[in-house]
Amino acid sequence: MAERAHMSIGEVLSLLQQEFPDVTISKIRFLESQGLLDPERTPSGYRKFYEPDIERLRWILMQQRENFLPLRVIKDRLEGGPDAEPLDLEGDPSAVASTAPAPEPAPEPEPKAEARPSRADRKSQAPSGGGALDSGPTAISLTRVELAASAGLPDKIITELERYGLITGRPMGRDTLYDEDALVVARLAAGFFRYGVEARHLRMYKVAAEREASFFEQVVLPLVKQRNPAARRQAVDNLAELAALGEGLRGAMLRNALRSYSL
Amino acid sequence: MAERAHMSIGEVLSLLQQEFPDVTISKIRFLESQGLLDPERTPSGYRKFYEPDIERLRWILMQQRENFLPLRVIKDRLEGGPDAEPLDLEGDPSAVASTAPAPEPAPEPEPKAEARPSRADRKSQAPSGGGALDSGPTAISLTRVELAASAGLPDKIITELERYGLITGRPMGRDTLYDEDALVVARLAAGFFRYGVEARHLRMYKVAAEREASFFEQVVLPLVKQRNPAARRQAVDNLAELAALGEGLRGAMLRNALRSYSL
DNA sequence: TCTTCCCCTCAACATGAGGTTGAGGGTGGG
DNA sequence: CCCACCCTCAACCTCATGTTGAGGGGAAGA
Repeated sequence: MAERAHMSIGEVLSLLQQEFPDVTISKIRFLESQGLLDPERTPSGYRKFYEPDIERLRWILMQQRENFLPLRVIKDRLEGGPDAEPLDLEGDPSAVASTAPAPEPAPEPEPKAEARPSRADRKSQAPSGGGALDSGPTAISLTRVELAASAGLPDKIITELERYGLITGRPMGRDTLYDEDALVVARLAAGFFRYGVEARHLRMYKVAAEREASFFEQVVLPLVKQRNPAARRQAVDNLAELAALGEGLRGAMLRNALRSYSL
Repeated sequence: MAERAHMSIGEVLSLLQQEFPDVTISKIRFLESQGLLDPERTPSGYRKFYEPDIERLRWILMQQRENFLPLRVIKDRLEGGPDAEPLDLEGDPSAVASTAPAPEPAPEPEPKAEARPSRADRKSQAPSGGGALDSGPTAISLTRVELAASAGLPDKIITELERYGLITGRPMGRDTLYDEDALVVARLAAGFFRYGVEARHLRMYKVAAEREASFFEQVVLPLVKQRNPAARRQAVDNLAELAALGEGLRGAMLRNALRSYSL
């Protein structure tokens, strides 16, 4: 008895239904009618799906779900391989003045304010180690004015950043002190500002980080629950690794997403 | 008459019509009705479009034309949408990921004001897949089985990852081929799995990256608009820098968020 | 002012993508 | 030979994405 290597449409359905809950028989047939599939047939007309057909179907469903591609486009991509860029012949006669700054490799913002406590020599560049999680929170502390100066940003902007919760100072005595991370954030923000980005746009990073952090926390929760110090150290280590993994994943996903924007 | 900085809907129309021949007044109004735009109004109710509104509109039209995104999705990406996905015990997905080497963090104690490094030259070394946005069409391609083997994961898991859109292959001939990023992602995912994380939990990275990418794309849009190659290269460079800044910011925010979990 | 565009809203209509449903009828294995 | 499964085909449905038109107000030059 020859291993029947193909499946009926109903079998395909139940195979894929977990992965794609909204697939139906009629949808599969519809996809064929649109030329996206072309399964063999038995003499009596039943569709025979082999592995490649199933892969193809899976891919189609995925493009629909993940990339929202219209069937027409999916079909083109299945046939014509990589995109055949449709050329557009258009002039661009009007050089529109854009507000966006088109930043050059801008010169580093000059560090005004010499009067800065340059204590705290640092090193913290654990490459993809994900930034020392365990380093004391306050290797350095700066007043608001010092922070502004070190970041090369006007005081007002610092206030903005604080308003959106991107940096947080601790009130100490009569002024507020900021730690190293605040400085890091301020400088990074300065980088963004050169592109015309505003503080409020950066809030997404905070929200995202909070979610990511609480996700990580769930993961290491079992360790944290044991109160013993070894487990605790282990938890910190794990968090560092998770952070690094997350960094890598974010990078890969970001590259992928940017690539699809036809650059 | 004080330099009117805004345009009427009709002026916007004629501005964009070359670039997007099928834009119409009613379409613009429709986009507003769907919440994708929200121009100011004059006291008498006329819409006032400023430069950012126009950029936003342009971006929307581009996403429609180039990436076929539904308006709902465009809207979500513009504003950090509700990417639902009920969680069972994990934090709700949607985080931007990346712990960063914090580019240039140090409060440099010296006077050497030099141009900043602009972009790290990391090659993809470990699973921590670093940067190259402009690296050509992926140098490697693996079959599904090879991918599984290289990542040290069962084939089934690859399917899972694919199911959540974390990796994507292209069907070629009888099997599907995967690029280098797929391998990177698979390895990183393997790292997560060791902590008991499941594929579906990683979806948040994808969603977040898409949002971040579309944010970056808007920032760089003025450059992309000019069709000339120098501007294009500049755009790619800028994207790389933005990605690096984002990485740093994600790292800083993540550290901060984790610290608050009293570790 | 008057005239002529341009703009506003709101509701009804249009169109196409992406399927679904049902009638009517074969297929096949227990 | 029965019942679950499969087939086709046409009609129908829903949703996204706009379009059109009626009815009416604002802006600006002659």
